[in-house]
Amino acid sequence: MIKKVIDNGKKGVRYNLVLNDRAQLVLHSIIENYIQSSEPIGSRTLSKRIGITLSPATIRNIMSDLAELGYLIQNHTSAGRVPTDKAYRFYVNSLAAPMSIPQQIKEKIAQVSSEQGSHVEAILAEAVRMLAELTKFACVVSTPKASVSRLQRIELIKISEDRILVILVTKAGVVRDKIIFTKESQTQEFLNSVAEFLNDKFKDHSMQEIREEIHQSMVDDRNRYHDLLAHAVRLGKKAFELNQPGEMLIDGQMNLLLDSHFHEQSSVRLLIDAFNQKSEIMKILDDSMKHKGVNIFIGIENNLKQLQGCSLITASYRNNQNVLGSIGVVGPTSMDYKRIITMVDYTAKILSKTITEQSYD
Amino acid sequence: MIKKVIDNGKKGVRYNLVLNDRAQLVLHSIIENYIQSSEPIGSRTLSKRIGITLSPATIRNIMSDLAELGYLIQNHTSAGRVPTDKAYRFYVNSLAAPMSIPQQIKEKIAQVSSEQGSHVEAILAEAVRMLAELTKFACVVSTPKASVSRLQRIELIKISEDRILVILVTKAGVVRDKIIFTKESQTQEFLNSVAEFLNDKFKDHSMQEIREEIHQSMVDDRNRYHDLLAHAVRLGKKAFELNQPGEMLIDGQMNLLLDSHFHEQSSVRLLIDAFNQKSEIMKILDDSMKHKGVNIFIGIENNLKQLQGCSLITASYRNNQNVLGSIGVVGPTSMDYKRIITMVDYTAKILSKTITEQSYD
DNA sequence: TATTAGCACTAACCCTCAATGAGTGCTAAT
DNA sequence: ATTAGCACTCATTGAGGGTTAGTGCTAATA
Repeated sequence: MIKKVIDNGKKGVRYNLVLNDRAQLVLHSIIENYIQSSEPIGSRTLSKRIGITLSPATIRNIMSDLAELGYLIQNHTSAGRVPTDKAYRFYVNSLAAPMSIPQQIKEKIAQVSSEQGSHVEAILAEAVRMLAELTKFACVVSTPKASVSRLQRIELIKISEDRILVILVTKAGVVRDKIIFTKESQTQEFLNSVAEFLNDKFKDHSMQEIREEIHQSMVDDRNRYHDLLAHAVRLGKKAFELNQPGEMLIDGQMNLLLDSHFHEQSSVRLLIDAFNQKSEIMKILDDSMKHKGVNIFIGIENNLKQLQGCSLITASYRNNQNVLGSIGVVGPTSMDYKRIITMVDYTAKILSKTITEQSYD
Repeated sequence: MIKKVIDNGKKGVRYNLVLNDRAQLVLHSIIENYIQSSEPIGSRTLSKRIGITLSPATIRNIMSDLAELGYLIQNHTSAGRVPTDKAYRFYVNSLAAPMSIPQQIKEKIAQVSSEQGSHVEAILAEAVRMLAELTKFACVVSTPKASVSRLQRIELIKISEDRILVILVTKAGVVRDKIIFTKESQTQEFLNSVAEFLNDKFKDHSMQEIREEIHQSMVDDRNRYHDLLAHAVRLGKKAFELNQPGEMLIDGQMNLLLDSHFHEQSSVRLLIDAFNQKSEIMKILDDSMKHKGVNIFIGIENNLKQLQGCSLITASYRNNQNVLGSIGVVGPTSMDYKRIITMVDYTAKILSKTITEQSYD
């Protein structure tokens, strides 16, 4: 019995003690049942379903203890007990090996890499879409940030007297374009020379480096008197200036609205708003890029308020060189963690593989 | 009374006769009330609310006739009558002048064009997002098809021994990129010459024309012996080959799910699926590009089954040269047509203006 | 002849009430 | 330490009844 264990300690620390095996088993069963059915299980049913023989009354005692320890919560006196975020955390921590993936799912995920000659964003869009379809939850993926990536090539295209279209291709396979304005009109030929110059000088440098080098050149007075150089530096500054914020792709928001867990609550609106704002969720994805493997945020563990009713599972993807971004699933805290974790993990791996193959290195 | 009118005709044609003024007024009132409140109106209430003095009994008679003519339908014996698609069609047709737009809304829509140096897809994304926010329904917009647009510039970028990144910039301001494969490896310098050649030859030609000219060149034997030319033609063929299908941007699908009209019905899922498939809705948008002004599809008038519970309002946008695409709103058949039509119309106009200004001509 | 008043009828809606059932908590027996 | 037994709680369900907004029909009326 847990009580025994608890009562051994001093009052101040009693709640930190570890659950004994039997209590763990009961908690485990309760959680798995709830994940499956979304309905609280009663002591009687559980007593029948659980492996070892335990009378309902005993189970009630254990459940009562678990509730006291913060693993279960009761909405109404006469209602069954439901796992708390703490319980899910316990559950997730106790999951040792990731579940093996059904061949069928493997094949489906493998489709992401099937289409030849797609560029990164297309691959990501495919991946996030597929993950949403498989999990039936909302999925997000952050696209590679330009700044960490290295330059493959820059092109300058004159589109009117005062506008130039800049196209940046990074080694990671991301194509970004934007328009910059100039005071003086330049010929396309001249722009070609400038682009050639920038390509020679900066190919394989990271965007961050390039910005610094350009900044250096600008302070350097000598360049002023060299026409091409001066222009190149000036245009280059503008071209590389905007730290393109990195995008985020979302799919399957609908799934949340159709999900019974969210259907009734008004919190979905907030959640949707959070998705639409993007920036906050981007931050979380960025953060989770720093950690290896799968990240799991359960309920209140999420720093973002709107996400505190959900769980978020993320994993980062990479090419040979860098960690590029991360992909994640947002679902109810009562999601099937085993399944979702496995899927996110596997998808991220396939994504890394595909993108590495398609990288321009 | 309608009956009078009806009874004048032969049995076979009686239902085609026009409603008299009073019946039209009643129908109009019923529809406007229903659009506002989403609740059927009773004869008593209507009698009080309607301009002219008519007793509830008279109104009941008229309503009964309108029901017989297919303008109203009764779900239950004791329930009020609800307008049919036919009624909305009548209503929309009777709307003469578009409603004037509140200054506030005008300003909001004008924001679409505010950001300098965005390219077309960004502008469209902005527009569809804003329209969804204003209407609180789902909005779609089709991006310009590359094929009708004329070439501004093509770039070829070597990204590995056997892959070339093709970037096409059209006069309409659309940037498209794709990867093509080659058997023989080429230097970037050579690709530059090829690109320059293609730019010289094809700038300002439409994609359609270019494809035809390339096809012509390939049949023409002479080119075989000219190395650059031969390569240019071969690469050009691949580069211009894929008729990039034109994308569709969607926003505000959520609004439909949150809308009370759809909330209960399972038909939303089908609708969402239709949005996800895109292709069918693209067809409709493409079709509606052919017609000038605002297109209105009410309920069963939609060819697409999944849309038959909704109404679709579209309008095309263009630059100086061509009609480029169309933007639309999907909402319940009981939407506020006056408002939505005006907004779609106005947004399309602003879109045309903005895109024309930003075109590269 | 067109309109209206009056009345019967319907069905949704809302409220209450009682029965049911799944669940807990507690205490005493094993 | 475990279990059996019992009292208690509360959500859910379904039946009954009153209320209300609506229709349809018929006869009176202008």
